[in-house]
Amino acid sequence: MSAKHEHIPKITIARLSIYLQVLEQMQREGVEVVSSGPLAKACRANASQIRKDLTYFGEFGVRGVGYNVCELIRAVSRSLGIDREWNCVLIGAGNLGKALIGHREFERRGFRIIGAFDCDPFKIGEEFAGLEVVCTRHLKERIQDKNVRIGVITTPPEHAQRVADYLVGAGIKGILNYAPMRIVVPADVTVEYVDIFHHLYSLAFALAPHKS
Amino acid sequence: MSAKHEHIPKITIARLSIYLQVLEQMQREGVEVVSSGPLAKACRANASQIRKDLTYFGEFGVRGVGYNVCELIRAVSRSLGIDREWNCVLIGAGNLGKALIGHREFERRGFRIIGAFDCDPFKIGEEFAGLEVVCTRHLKERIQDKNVRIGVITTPPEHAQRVADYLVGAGIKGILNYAPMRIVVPADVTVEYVDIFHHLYSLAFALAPHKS
DNA sequence: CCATGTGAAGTGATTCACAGCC
DNA sequence: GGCTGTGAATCACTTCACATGG
Repeated sequence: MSAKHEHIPKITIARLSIYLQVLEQMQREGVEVVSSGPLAKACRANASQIRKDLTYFGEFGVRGVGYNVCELIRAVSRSLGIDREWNCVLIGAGNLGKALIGHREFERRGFRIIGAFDCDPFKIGEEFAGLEVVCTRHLKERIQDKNVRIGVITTPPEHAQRVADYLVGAGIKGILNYAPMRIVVPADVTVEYVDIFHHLYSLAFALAPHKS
Repeated sequence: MSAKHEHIPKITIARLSIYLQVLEQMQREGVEVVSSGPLAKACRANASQIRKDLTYFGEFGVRGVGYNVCELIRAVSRSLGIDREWNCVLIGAGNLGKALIGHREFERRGFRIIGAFDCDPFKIGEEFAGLEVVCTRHLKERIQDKNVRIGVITTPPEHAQRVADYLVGAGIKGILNYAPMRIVVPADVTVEYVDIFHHLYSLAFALAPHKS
């Protein structure tokens, strides 16, 4: 079904996340059908852009009518690959790690954190949201045969590379890196960097007086 | 000093955040001077791109030598507008809000959360990291004369618009919206949306088998 | 001599405009 | 009639290539 193989721009994926957010909001409000115009207005985007983004993955609309909200949510979810469960492990049980483990919304979205690891002896054995923190050394054995595809790094930057090596060694193919540190991984492993300050920086830039 | 007024692309701002992260890492490692080539490699970017991004804001390098790491960090920080303190308020003292209030790193970066608000009577009066949760109704009076420029929304989506209206009414010009909901604000107010799932979606997309 | 800063060339995304279809 | 899906035209960003200057 999805993805004609003509290279989909990263920014299209970013926008799909926005469309999904807005569509879910519309669904909650009881909207059944929406056309690209009003959807674009709600997303503060351009209608043709939405139509083009969607046609990367298929034809989901009805000419003269628009898109069925529920169907489009399902189609976009399938296009993004979030119409299934993804098992994850998290390494680094600090403040951020604990907050993520406790954030049940991830589970609701199909991202199940099934293991928490840390190398700090004071944290090993602690329990958060029903998950015991295990020594990072045991990562590989603990996730064997569990179909874990995603690793989340929430360690300090100086441990990020070592942790990434552990994850790669354990067969992980996708890494979500919250550590403020670029990491090196083999070409078949995807890394997404989360910079929790980026949006604050953008705001500061927008608000700062540059009129020197 | 900063910003020749020739429209700076949003994506340049995003990249500056990355450069800053990598430069700070280099600084921790004791690197004193770096040229655009090695910096680009560390950022997984293109050297001319870095040079062009930087020249939007000034000339920070020395021909034949490169960039002084400390000076460049200062220059980029000034360019982004994060070489100063930004007072913030946070509305929505749920899990996410509490995690942000407790995250002392924000303070270290100059983003000081000086007020926490919620409209849930069960949360009002609670205290996190030395900050008492106050009823949202008192937002305006509480932040008057405090030079608060940024508001952070961490409420459920259904309250986001109302909270945004409160913030705008209180004179806030920048909003960081963690709620999965688009909001409408006057043209002179900047909104940055944080979708905590976006990077997970990107990973899922990268890992999902589209070869149907 | 080496790396920056920068116009020019190239590439890729966005928007337009309309044919196709319900 | 109205809205989607899509080639064509436009616009914006990226990369190249080199003149400039320490």
